[in-house]
Amino acid sequence: MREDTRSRIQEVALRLFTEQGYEATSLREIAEELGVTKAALYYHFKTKDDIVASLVDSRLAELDELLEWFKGREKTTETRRELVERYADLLRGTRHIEVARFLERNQTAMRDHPTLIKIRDRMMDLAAEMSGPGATPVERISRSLAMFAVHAGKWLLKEGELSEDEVHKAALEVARRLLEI
Amino acid sequence: MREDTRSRIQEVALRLFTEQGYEATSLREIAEELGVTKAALYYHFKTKDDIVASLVDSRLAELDELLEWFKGREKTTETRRELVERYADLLRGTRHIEVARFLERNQTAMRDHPTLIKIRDRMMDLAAEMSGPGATPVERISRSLAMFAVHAGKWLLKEGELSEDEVHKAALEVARRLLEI
DNA sequence: GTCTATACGACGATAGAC
DNA sequence: GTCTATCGTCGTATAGAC
Repeated sequence: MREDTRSRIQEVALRLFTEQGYEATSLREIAEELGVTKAALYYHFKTKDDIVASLVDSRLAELDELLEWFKGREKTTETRRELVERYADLLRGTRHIEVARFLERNQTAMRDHPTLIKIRDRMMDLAAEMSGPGATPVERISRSLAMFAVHAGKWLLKEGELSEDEVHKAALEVARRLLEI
Repeated sequence: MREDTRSRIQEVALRLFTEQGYEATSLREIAEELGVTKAALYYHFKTKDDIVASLVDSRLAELDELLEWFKGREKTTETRRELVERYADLLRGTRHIEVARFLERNQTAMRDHPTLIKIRDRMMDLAAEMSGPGATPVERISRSLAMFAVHAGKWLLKEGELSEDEVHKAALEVARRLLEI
């Protein structure tokens, strides 16, 4: 019994960090919800940041994989579109949508977190890789914005206005057009 | 002498909040840089949040004005473009660029701040006002993204790659094309 | 190996003296 | 208008019970 305390901490922490923000969520809050003390958390994780690290590591691995795949391909409108579609699929993966949402909402609080910095670097690398050295500023911004459109759909529109599937399809369509500029 | 302590607090606080983040900046840090104690800050401002409120109030007023102007106009590609251009000009205003940058970087920390909530509402209202009830999801997302493109240029591109003016012009061009979808 | 009890310095905030 | 002193809570750390 209670051998899965570690994963229960991850689950509760991710939910509270996303709902209330990382800094606004205290370890006491997490511990109380689980019926243990703060100190128990420190047995399973070195620091508060370490709980985050355990959550975001898999997302970094996926981005590494995506970047590696794209580097080996020709850069055409077609492959750029495929990249954005793969990225969108990644965001819709079973567990990682919650992690992505947490990262979106806690960029500032996490700005010195090593894994977060790496994730941000991979995103920049992907954007840079889409445009060679000869690309115009308009092309660079359009292509970067195309990747971003997949994220943006979620919080640019009022809630309940459209279904999640409608937003997803429409955001991909906007991204596709941005890549054709 | 030192009758302008209030504005000096605002100046130092805005800089540190933007550079290090709101929660990562302590009142002790601000006070020490000014050569006073924490308690002195509490004479000029009720709370830490109150320092922020004094900074962002003028930006809310400008957004209110912009929304009011747009409401009274016909909704065409031409007026939507003019809206985005006015918004971009607003961002380039002498003092408000620093405040806009602070707000960009501290969304999560400020999520319960009354003025911040109002600013976010005005942005949503502007996005909604650009598309009537008959607009398609693709049109809605494109137009929202057009406003966002003006912000995005700054942190989508690697630093030093392009001048601030080049980024500004290219972002506006991308926005213009998004409005023509 | 899993957790509790207890304590540390720094934080935002307040009360009251000068 | 600015100070000292103090409050409760925070993240963090360790000693030791089971």
